Amino acid sequence: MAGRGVTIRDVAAHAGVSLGTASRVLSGHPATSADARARVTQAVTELGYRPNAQARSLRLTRTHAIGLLVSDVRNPFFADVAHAAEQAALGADYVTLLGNANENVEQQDRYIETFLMQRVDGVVLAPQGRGSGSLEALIESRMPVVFVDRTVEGFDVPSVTTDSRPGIEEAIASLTAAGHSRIGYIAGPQAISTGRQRYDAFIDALPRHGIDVDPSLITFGDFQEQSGVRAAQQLLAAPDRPTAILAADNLMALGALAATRQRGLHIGSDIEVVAFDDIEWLAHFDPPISVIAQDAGAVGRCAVELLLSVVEGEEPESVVLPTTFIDRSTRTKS
Amino acid sequence: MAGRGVTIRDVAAHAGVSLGTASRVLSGHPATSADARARVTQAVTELGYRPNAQARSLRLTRTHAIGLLVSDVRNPFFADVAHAAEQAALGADYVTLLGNANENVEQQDRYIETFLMQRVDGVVLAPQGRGSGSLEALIESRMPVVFVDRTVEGFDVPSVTTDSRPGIEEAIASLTAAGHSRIGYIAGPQAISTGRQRYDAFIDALPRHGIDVDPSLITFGDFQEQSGVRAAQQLLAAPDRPTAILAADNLMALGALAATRQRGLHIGSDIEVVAFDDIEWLAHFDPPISVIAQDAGAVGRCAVELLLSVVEGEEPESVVLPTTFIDRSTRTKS
DNA sequence: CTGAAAGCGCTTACAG
DNA sequence: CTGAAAGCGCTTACAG
Repeated sequence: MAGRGVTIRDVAAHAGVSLGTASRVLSGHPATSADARARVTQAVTELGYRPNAQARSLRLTRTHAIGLLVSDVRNPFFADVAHAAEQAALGADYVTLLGNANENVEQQDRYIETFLMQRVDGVVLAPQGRGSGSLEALIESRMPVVFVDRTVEGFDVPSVTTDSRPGIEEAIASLTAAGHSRIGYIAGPQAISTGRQRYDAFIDALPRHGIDVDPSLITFGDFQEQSGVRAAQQLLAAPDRPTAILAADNLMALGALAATRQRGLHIGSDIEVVAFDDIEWLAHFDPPISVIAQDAGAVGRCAVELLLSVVEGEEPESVVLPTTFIDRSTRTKS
Repeated sequence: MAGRGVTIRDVAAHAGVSLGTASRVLSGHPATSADARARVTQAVTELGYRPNAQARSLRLTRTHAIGLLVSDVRNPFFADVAHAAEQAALGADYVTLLGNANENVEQQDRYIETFLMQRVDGVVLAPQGRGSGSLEALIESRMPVVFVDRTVEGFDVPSVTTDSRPGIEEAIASLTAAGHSRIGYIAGPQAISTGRQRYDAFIDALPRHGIDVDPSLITFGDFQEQSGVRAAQQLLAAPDRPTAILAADNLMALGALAATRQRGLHIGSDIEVVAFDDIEWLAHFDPPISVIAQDAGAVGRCAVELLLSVVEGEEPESVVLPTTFIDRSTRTKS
């Protein structure tokens, strides 16, 4: 039997009951007779009936769908977030609409409009910045929203973020303990909250370990790989080049690794590279790459939990998850 | 203004026209007066009206949504596919519902049911195997479906796959030319079409390059990392261990790399590892890892193109994209 | 416990 | 060119 095309009306007719009764047994309403339940249930299987979610949504003004707007699922961090969010949504019987903004404000705006028109029950969003008004429109529409990974100033929206400070602190502590005093930094865009926070954490950590901040050791990228390549090239070309480089996300770290190798330098012996995000691949480099880890899966799960609580009318507190430094350096520990 | 909650009825009232007229100007119907267009357009912006996609879908029995069911977006191959598919869908004004089956037939079935109830216009699916009837139900429902990456026997469904033979052939040619005669293989599950095809291609290629098939050099995994670790351990523990290992997907290759390092062996000098899928990270290993590459982005884009043509009532041919061997070995080429 | 009816927000023949 | 009306497939008070 078709499945599509068969409506609850067909089920009712087949079962010899009214439309309302069919609907009630389908929704598990208590006021149904055993007889009605049996006949409707049988009709459903015989006809291969599948309720039309669109019709139900229209009636209930509840779609049981969430929008998930990330930068780019090809970034392993967001892939983890997306996977966890999708699984959490599935567990709560929600479907997930996926949008990639590609670090691009126009695409972000486009998806916000789309999610609004789709009447999703809420959206989990890694904001690209303010956008051109769509973000405001989203908030003003009273659509439940949770920010993930990043926040945007001026928006009173619950968020799930990560506190980069402990991880960066530990990383600097570890590097200085190992004798590094010239530590290069590839910062993220300062228009993005994580870019700013990590930069600040880096700047703050240095003096605490007896290192003066040297502006020539700080470069700025855009969280994309190519900018990591360029930034690392610049750092490595300096006469007094750093002995360690810390990159503010995994893509720029990847770029830095490429630039390092391209220059004929070897990790571990010639230079140390510390990446952001515990991407599995980094653990299997030879030698393995130390990282500042955040639990991307927890971030995604938590964002959906928060979102669903907002959907239920609650006003959850924002969540800040920790970061930790995972030292994989092969140098003998002091 | 709210945006949600304002209906076309409000717009019509605000513009002083009938509901039908408002709808016509919104849909760009030619039979509208300039006056009506102006007033409705203004009402729309003044009220912040956004059409309700659910209501429109119900009316049009067309949702402008596609379902995308992959194994796991955390697998870089599927992340690429998902990103490309989503962008292609967006370009055609479709939204993408994301499902991760996690190489798990029950979750696949669950999502198939969900997509059916959501009345998506079509689904792009990397099948996990036959499933417990849901796949049949999907096809029988006459829902447009396109398989990606894998196919399932007995289903006459257009697909976008990759031909592993040329890539594997080139890899074996390259390895044998470099003097390797003991080449280990970590095969994928033989219940999955790609697992079978790659296995066959490997078996067929060896004799062509003067190598006898040695069953002790062939191990089977499940396309997941852990199975790659185990398989590689087994291969490497043999008294007469292989000098090169080829893994049938990127996750098992990752596992093999881990096992190799764990055993204290070094890529390039002690052993050669060839991975499937041109994961960016592999290019930045030191030394870089040779791969059999498939264009995952093209796979995703193409799948959506095919799907939309099916939605339009066409009967497109399946597409087979090529694979190529990317030799990154540091040995001096002969 | 059950049926008839209203209504969720749209689109589109049908008259005029 | 425009309005009134039917209907997409459901759910849920409202009577009975």
